[in-house]
Amino acid sequence: MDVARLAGVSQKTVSRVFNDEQYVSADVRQRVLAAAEELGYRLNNAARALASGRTRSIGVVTLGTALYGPATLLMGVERVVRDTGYALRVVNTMEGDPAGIAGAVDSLLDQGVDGIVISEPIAEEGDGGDTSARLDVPVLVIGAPSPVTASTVLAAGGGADRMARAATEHLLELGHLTVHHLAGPQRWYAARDRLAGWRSTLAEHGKDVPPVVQGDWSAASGYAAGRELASRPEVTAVFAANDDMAIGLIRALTEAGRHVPEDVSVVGFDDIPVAGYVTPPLTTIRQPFDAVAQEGLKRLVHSIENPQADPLPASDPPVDLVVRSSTAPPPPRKTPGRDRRGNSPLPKGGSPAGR
Amino acid sequence: MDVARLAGVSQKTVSRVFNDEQYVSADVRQRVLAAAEELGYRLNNAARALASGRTRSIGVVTLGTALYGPATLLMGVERVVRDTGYALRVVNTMEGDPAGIAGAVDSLLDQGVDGIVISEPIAEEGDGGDTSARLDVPVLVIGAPSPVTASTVLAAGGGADRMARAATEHLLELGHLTVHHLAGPQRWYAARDRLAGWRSTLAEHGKDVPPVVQGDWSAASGYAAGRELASRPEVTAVFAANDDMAIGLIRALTEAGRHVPEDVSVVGFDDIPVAGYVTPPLTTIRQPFDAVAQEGLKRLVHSIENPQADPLPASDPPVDLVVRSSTAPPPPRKTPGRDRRGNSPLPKGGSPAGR
DNA sequence: ATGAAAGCGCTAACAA
DNA sequence: TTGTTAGCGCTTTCAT
Repeated sequence: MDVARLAGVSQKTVSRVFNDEQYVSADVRQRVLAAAEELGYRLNNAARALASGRTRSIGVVTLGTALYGPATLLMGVERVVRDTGYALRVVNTMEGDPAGIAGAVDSLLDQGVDGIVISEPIAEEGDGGDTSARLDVPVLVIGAPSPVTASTVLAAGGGADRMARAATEHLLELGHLTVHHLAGPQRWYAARDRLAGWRSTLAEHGKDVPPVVQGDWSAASGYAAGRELASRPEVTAVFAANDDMAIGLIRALTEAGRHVPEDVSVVGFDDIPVAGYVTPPLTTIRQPFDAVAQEGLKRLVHSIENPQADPLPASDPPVDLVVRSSTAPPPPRKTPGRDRRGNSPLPKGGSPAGR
Repeated sequence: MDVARLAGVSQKTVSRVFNDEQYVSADVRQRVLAAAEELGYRLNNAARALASGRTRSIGVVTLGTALYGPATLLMGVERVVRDTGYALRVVNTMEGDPAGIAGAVDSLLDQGVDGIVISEPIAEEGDGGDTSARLDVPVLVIGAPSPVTASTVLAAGGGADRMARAATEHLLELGHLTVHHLAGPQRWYAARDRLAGWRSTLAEHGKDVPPVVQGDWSAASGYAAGRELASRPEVTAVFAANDDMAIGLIRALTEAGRHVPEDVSVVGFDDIPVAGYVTPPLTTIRQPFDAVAQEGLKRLVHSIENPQADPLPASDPPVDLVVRSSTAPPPPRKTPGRDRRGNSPLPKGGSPAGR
């Protein structure tokens, strides 16, 4: 090593300096640093990984979409990863990807990572569960049961059912007889959890559980669902599994002459950045993506660095219902001789509570 | 190497098989593959990188935000990177990050990458230009002039000015006397380009160039700008630098009693997924993120693998104006004795042209 | 078409 | 506090 020669020390000492190990005199450290600076030296990561058996990087498997949830989660993960001193490798799974999550995990393993984050996985075709052979790196699964078998599997980002419950109860408390649900694609565990939370809440309150309408997360699918729901006069409250669908839904309802929230209340999910500014401003459930990413990664890194120790426990994320103007009490029942519109106490869409 | 022993060949032959080199008999290849399978062998990437000097990975520097543009671009990049056989390393720069882009690039270099993509950089504090010492890996800069000095610098995703021109001209053709601009933060080159395109278009058409209103990409900032613009009766057309701001803007105008598009026309930028479903459906410029990512990466990979050859040329992305219902001719000038509302040929907000 | 030897740049395990 | 010796698992170069 040139740096060692220039500084007049051994190679190992250079290594010590760059790894912030103890037992290096300030004097030597100075000389090494100076020599390195002069030579424009930087640690070779490949050699380091080869010799140490650790890559100091974490791999993330995401869906290859720019959906708000997964994208936000990814950013959150990156932010934390860097703070922990790890590097980030990213691989997408696209829906319909033949190799699927297993392939993505495999490619990460090929690249060499010390831990893996699987963000919002979806159930796969040959849904055997055991995706990859038992992994020997810890895995953090965000928002779903584990699709892999690994020595250490951590879960994070649960609580979708509780959030769905909050949305449903909000609508019920407003006086709606029941709540319809515009669900996300059921291959997504996130969609299943929201559906389950909605269904059980309705059941517990002794309400009808109306048939579920399916969307694919897109505003277009919400619009399609809205055209259908608009034709059913008994629909007065809908809980959509994400904000995009909620917006499409509202559009369709509005075009069909059913006003939101006067005739139909709508609750979304996610609190996308524009949720507070669409017309009407959307009541929705805010997801704590950053907190989830942060806590999950803290736990993952702990498991990487303390393979023997028990994994850190997960905590339940808070439920955050953001009430805006897309929800209101149901319209007065149509009874003969009473005007159906214009006399219900509507929240006036004031200044939106955006953030 | 165990695999070599099991297959009864040399280590080098195993290497040949796994690198798809020629001069390996089918027979030997079979045996090696079988042995590898049996042992659950996988190429060690660190060793490979160390020996070959190439990491087969590409680093991406993104802004640490979940903004639609950067997020979509990142997804597009990942998609292409995998196809090209490279792995992806990701680093964020957050606004206000002291190390900034230079720090991010540096960390990527530490990790070892064969090429770097800088996505939508912003101008930095000590804006000297030369961020990092001259890089010896090729760099692809998306959506801005190069903030680095490298042996090979590629640019992609230009044309924002032409897109801004299309937006502005659309409004002018509708009959508006001039067009206001709700700009993005000027540290972003993307925001500067849109502003420049708008300004030059107005100038060329001999129109007034009204004062620019600044936002920060968020719907909240669009809302704030909208409250201000709503009070100025001469404002009949606004070109917003992104869709989120456009939505916030429309919200504010609507609350102030200025109807969109009857009183004020608004054009956005990006075509976010919900753009076709908000009220009114947003006229906007669709950005070809996927195409930009794909072409840019193809060129970057070419430069990585053919260091001597000339870089591949860039092509201009198409301009894609999506006309929906947030734009219309200006309201009739207020002349005495003529009703100001209700007789202009408004496009009825029909089925939104979403996608 | 296959193999042998050397070495990429670092860290591990020990010595001194 | 510092140095020595191996060796991580691959590719390279040169033979065969």
